Amino acid sequence: MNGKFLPLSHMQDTLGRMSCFKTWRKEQLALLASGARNVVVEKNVPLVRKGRRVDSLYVVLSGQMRLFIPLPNGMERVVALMGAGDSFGESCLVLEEPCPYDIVAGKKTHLLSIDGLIFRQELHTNHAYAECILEQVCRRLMETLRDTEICAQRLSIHKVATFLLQFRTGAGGEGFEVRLPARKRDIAARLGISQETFSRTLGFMNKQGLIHVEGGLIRVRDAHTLAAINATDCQHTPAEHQDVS
Amino acid sequence: MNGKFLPLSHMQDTLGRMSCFKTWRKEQLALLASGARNVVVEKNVPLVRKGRRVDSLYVVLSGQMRLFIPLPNGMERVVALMGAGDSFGESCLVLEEPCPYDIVAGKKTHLLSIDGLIFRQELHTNHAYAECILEQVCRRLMETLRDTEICAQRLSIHKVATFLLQFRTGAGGEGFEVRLPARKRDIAARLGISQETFSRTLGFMNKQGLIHVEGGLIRVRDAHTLAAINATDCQHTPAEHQDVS
DNA sequence: CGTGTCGTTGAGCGCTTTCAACCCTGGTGG
DNA sequence: CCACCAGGGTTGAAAGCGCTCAACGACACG
Repeated sequence: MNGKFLPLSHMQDTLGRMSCFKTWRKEQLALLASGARNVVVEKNVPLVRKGRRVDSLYVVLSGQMRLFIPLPNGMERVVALMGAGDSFGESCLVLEEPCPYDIVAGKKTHLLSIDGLIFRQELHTNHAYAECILEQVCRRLMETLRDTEICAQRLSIHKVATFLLQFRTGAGGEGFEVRLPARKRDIAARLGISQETFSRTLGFMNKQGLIHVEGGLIRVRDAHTLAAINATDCQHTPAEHQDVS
Repeated sequence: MNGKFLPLSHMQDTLGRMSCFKTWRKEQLALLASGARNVVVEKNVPLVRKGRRVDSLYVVLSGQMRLFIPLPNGMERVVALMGAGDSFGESCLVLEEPCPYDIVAGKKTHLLSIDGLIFRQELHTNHAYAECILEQVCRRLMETLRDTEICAQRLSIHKVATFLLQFRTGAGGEGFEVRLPARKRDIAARLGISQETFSRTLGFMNKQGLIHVEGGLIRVRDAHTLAAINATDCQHTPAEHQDVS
């Protein structure tokens, strides 16, 4: 976790491009940037551990951070994957509560670290900023609830189907493409299944003609057919997951 | 869902007692109350269905509302249980997104329904209110993440242990009491297990001397022993759940 | 005393996990 | 140029935990 100071102008540029800071005046950005540090986290290095205090707001410049809950058996339950432009730490700072998950770099990642005191002060002063953060936290809540819905499914097919349907473009039954936003093992951990089961389920759906798997790119043939899977009470022979015809 | 108009003064009193409205001036409360309706929902009657628009903010006066995600097999994944003084609908109104869960009355429930437009307007005008709602949404997010942690556990005994430890008073290893906030089947649905498994797991922990079950009242003997359960890699014989010595 | 709700207990099945080996790709250095 | 290695992903076989369905018991209520 190397702290390095970069030119303020560059930071202001970076921040100015983010939705939450679009409406900010120049002097506000300067104030914010004055409390910001540039942080580099190497792959698999933890930034914050579960239960520890969070002292600042983080913005991802490049790379990917993995937010996950560590499980007793050494596995992880991935809560979120943060890419360039995403920020995290807001809710912990607002409530002054310890971090409910581990935060580790999935690969070498550049972050902007904004001092928590300045964040809270700005929240209290700048109404537009508060509204923006409120929206952001609401979005995080909705995402978490979508994950909850996925993980609540009991069959892995239902989980994967629900997961894929999140990327559906139109409301119709057309096909669409999904590029997995992370390693398959991390996606599996987000769905609450093992990577083996994820691989098997994808293979099964592929064999059934529901989807076409090509590495990290998945083409869904028909959205309706996929949606019908978790609506109906599972007509397919369950054992087919492992059996090879 | 009967709409009935009550005296404004009574509503103002009710609202004034809630934390979010403590700082409000009288005329603000009057404005809010003018857009509020008193709603009664009978037991097992749905208020909002998953995917439908939410048009107002709801405050529970008495009774209990159950927020849950319906599952393919007819089961429910309980997301939250709202009692007197709780409010819900904020995040949907802020984002203008459809409701991500079903909302049904667990028993006959009295609600205050505050018009969504007035809510949003007040949010945009009243900075203190926006801050308060932000805190509330952050708390909801944290609660949801705690539920995520529980449901991520693989073994039911880990789920129940983690659930019970949420009610721990001190950080030490003393015992403490837990009064279940709802029917056992709803608690089970919140933990992501069937009511049968919940019953069996409680019975198992009872027999082991870890806890003492007395209807909806659970006495935890020692917090440390309970915490040690999901830390260690499950030394107890798994079959003991069902076997009776 | 019948009825409905809630909770408990029992037996069997099945999906997922676990552990294992194997394949594939990309990077590296001799 | 090729052998070697590491990381990620796939496939196989066995075992376990929770679900399902069913019956029973406790309790409140009319």
